[in-house]
Amino acid sequence: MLDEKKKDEFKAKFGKQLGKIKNDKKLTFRNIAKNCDLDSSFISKIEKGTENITLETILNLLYGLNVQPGELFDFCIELNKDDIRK
Amino acid sequence: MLDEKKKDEFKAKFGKQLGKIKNDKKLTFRNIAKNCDLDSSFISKIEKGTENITLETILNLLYGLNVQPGELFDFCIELNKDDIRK
DNA sequence: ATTATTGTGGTAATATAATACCACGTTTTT
DNA sequence: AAAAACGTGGTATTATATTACCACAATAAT
Repeated sequence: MLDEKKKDEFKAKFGKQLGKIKNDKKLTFRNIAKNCDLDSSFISKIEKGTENITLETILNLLYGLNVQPGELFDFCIELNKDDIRK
Repeated sequence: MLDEKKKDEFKAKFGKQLGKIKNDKKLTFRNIAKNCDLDSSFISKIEKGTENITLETILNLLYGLNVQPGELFDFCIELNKDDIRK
């Protein structure tokens, strides 16, 4: 149901959104890192879309970026059109 | 900077949001599970807030719930008021 | 022209997430 | 009243996320 491609796409979109916020706020990786106890190179990899991070790390990012969850996840994915649900 | 309490709160809020969507759509755990290749007991634990899930599992949930990322993360956290940033 | 900062890839060790079960008491349906 | 479906806690194994580094080329600031 969920192939590697879709997973990779999701991580890539998440990373892209992270990068967008980072650039909008004129932050650097080391800058964010200082505010959320994460290694800057790790954040760089997240932005690249190569990491499958957890909720706790997401929370760290929210603090580092100073944004709400909805802001970091403000992007769309493809959902099954044939999947009927209310 | 991020203590266990804040992490637990975040997971709890996420679980609550999952539960809200599940109830709104009148879905069951086994129901969601069938649509996203996850074990129903695992989803139950996520709703309880005891699991630190990854982006890939989040994607599974999005498919299982048939919602967009922003919908699942439509809740607020406390951010540092003294943390000045643009 | 020098210095400082930035993004980035690599890595080894440790911690922990994911998976796939079972079992059971409690509703809900039939 | 019987059967089916539900939420839920437990668990052992396997896979992988996290952490904390280093190093370096490219860019920006002094």
